[in-house]
Amino acid sequence: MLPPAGLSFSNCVIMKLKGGANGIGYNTISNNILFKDFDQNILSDIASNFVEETWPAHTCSNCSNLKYKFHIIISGRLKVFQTDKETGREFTLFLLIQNQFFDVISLVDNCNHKIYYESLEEVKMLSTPTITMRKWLKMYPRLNERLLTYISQQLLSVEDYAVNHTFFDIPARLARLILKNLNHTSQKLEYINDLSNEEIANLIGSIRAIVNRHFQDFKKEGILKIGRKEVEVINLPLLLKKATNQ
Amino acid sequence: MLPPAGLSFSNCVIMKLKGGANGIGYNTISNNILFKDFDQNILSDIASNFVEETWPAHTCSNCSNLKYKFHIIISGRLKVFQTDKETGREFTLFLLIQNQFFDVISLVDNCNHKIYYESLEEVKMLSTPTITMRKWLKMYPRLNERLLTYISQQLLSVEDYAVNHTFFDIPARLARLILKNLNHTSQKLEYINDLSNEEIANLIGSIRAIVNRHFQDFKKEGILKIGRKEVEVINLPLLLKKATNQ
DNA sequence: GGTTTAATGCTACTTAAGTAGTTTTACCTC
DNA sequence: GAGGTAAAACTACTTAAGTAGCATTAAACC
Repeated sequence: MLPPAGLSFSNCVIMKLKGGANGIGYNTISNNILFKDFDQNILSDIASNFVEETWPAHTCSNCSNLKYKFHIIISGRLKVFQTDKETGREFTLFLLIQNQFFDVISLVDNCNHKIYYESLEEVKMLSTPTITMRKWLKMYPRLNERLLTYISQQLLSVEDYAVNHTFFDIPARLARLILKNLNHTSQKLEYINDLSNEEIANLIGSIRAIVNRHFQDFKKEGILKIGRKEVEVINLPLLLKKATNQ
Repeated sequence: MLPPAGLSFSNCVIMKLKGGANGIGYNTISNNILFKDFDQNILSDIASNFVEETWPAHTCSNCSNLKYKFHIIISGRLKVFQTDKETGREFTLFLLIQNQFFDVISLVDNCNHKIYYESLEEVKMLSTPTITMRKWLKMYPRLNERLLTYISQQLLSVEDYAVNHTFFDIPARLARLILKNLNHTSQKLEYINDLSNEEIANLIGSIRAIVNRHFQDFKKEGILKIGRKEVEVINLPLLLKKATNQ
């Protein structure tokens, strides 16, 4: 949801980090895939250049507010999405969670990434200026290597979106989304279990009404048990069949 | 087109490069964005580790044949695509040309990229083992930086596909493809001007019959002049309007 | 120049996504 | 427990993508 419907970016709280090797900043940095196994004093220096930000639930922002900063998520889910101004439809590209970061593209010179952000609940994150991050990329070359790994996974993920939207109908895309987020022990969804039909639709590039229609079909066919904001898989083989257009 | 329809990979010719600072290998390497401004003796050493490959027109291959090699295109167009086994439909992700390279993803550890390749005409390229390329990435850290730039552009391009396929109908996607490849001086298409309706369809995630239907519409509306494997824009403002679903 | 092949053009039909609404249900708050 | 709200469920309708098949045209090749 874009402003004015959502809360505006100005509601965010930005705080200086407390120093020392046990603060939340140092812990987040030292556990992050980017900075893992850096020397302790380098980590302290890096951590001291980050500040902590808190976005209340449903805070919206976009690239023009954020392109001069680099962020690492501490907690909460951040929706990264595109919108179609004509129809107001949204398409969710990523749901970022703990230890993930954004925006990698804007770290790269001459790459302009037009994109929107919304916190699904309260989101805490660390941020540092893009120029600082770029300086570190020069100082510590292995950072490039790790960014490369991260961005490669993003590329594969987006490629998967493009392919799914080209080859598969909505029931198949819905089935694939469920399978991708299924905890095979509990038979329930992870990360996306509490999302509304609307947000599910955004994840597969459709709309609420259509997602609901197919949820009802899946229910009638005995594939899913559906509660309010809760999905459970009853018949996995049938769901797998749906995932490939029968 | 996948084998057996196309020619198989085994028809390719692989040749050792002639040494010296003026061979096609050295020239290609030294002009490539990856190795630009490397020392001349390093460039010679790097070039000596590449071999030249020639793929006849319509040679097909896939990731399992190629994942242990890294390639740089010298000439010709290489289609990079996904297929749906059920329907036989194709979706073209990239048309690689001179100085572009593949596959960046498979350079990254633990990333498996399932993808197909087909040469649209005779394609000449340089290739070197993936492990050699990985060794250079360790030796020359700036290579990571340049790969990061390249892969970021690929990410933006694929993101654009996903968004287009979600928000826009076929006429709009067709219009956007034309606009993206339009030479504004000649009013004609570049790179894709000689493609069949079938290949155009693969580029926008549709099928031949539908592309042709909308080409006919565009013709009737005075937007395009269409010859056999040739497209010319007559009414640019109307085409721009089409590109956003009117 | 005649034959083969591939690309394009066209028609009728089917199917599913999307649109626009209303109704029902569950949840939250007072 | 009543009232308000937001999500989910349902219905009828419209539109466009895709399917299937055939006709026509242009290019390629003996």
